[in-house]
Amino acid sequence: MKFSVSEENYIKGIYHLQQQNGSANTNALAGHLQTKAASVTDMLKKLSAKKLLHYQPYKGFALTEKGNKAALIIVRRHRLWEFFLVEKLGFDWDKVHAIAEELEHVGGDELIERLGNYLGNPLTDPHGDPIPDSQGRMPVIAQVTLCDLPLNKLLAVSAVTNQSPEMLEMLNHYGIAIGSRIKVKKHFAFDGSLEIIVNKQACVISGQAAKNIFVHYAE
Amino acid sequence: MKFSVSEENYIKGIYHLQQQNGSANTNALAGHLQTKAASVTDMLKKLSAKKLLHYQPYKGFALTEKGNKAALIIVRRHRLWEFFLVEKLGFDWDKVHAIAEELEHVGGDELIERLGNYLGNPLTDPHGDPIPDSQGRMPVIAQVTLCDLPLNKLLAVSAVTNQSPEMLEMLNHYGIAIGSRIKVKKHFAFDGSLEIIVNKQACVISGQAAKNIFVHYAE
DNA sequence: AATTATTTTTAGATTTGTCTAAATTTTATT
DNA sequence: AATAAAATTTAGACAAATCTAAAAATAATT
Repeated sequence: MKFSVSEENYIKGIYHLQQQNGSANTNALAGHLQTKAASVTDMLKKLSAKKLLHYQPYKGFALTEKGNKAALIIVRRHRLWEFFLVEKLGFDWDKVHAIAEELEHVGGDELIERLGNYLGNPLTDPHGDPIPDSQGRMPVIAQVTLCDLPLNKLLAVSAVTNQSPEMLEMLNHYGIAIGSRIKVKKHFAFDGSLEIIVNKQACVISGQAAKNIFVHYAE
Repeated sequence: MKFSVSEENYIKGIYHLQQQNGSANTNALAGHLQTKAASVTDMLKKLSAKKLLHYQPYKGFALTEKGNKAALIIVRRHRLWEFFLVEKLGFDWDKVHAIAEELEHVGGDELIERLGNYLGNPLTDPHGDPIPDSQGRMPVIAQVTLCDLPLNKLLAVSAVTNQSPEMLEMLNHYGIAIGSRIKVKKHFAFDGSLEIIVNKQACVISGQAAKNIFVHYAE
């Protein structure tokens, strides 16, 4: 089934809110999509009529099986294009979101299948987020945060969940990106902050920041 | 200046009609864009207000300098994406038009500059059509048709101007594509038809078809 | 439990791009 | 030159997606 650009944006927005908070609501979705609550309600009715949403006025809504599948396909398109923009065109990984947001609505299945093959069907995008396969299945990737791991082992950053401008600015300042090599030198039990080594430089990051930095063993 | 998808399609449509026939008119443009004459008139007013068109009601219209520049930038985006789809994703050259039609409206200048560099800033697209540079300048490519060249020289197809489904079907049947090697064996003065060798097979094509097949010396 | 505050939905207007049908202008033909 | 034909434009309607302002339902507070 083929959806409008607007419908796809709502489907994806609902999906992300459900992932983040367990559920979505009208106001949060309006905030996420930079639109107004009334517009959201209109679209909820449309998506509900297309069986993409379970929706009961005033009570709430959630993606149906069909809606979830549709969302995963859109997420796949978005992340493959992000991969392309970074790996092939050389964009910085923190500047590709807006462009991928447009590219994700273009063309049909054949384009995305060919793009996936061309890129080697990567499992994660440049932010470290997993890329669903053509059936909408998410690859299972062990996600462990910096906090959870033993000291002095060589780790590589695989994902950053909080992608607020503030967070990205901080990461940029310390030179932390996907693939960066990190060693945890010390763990302060008092506030959860960590002393780490990145790019051969020692620095301290808060427990709050560390919770959003996912890593895997490197080398 | 940033234009809507619809505006860009009209600008490009006018450009192509002007190239093909020397000028464009309301009905022809409606046909070209698969829309109605009334819709065309509406858009002409909008483009005229944006100084992209010289437009006098009932008398006619033509792109301004500014409109022409805008058209060439859109043509550049279209043809670079076509090149990408064929060279990198392995699409057949006669199947990429519709997808490029969507991709050409995505993103801003940086995306296209990076795409161009990534592709090696090619001078022609997979149909052999020239690709304007980032300033909208068309590369000058010697365009000679099959009819104009001496017998028994090895030629390579560089472009096909008539891209109707019928023409493409015929080319496909004979196995003629951009880059195909051709030798002209005989030129019948009576009706302009040509006996040629393609893919080691002799065949005869009409003078009408030959006029739309551009070639350059090969090897 | 009653009242206030928040969230969500409805009703009606707006914008962009499109359409049909009728009116107007230009072009062609007798 | 008058009339018919073709091309173009206007007027008004429509669909998708949005908005504001007001109404309705739910949740929170006293």
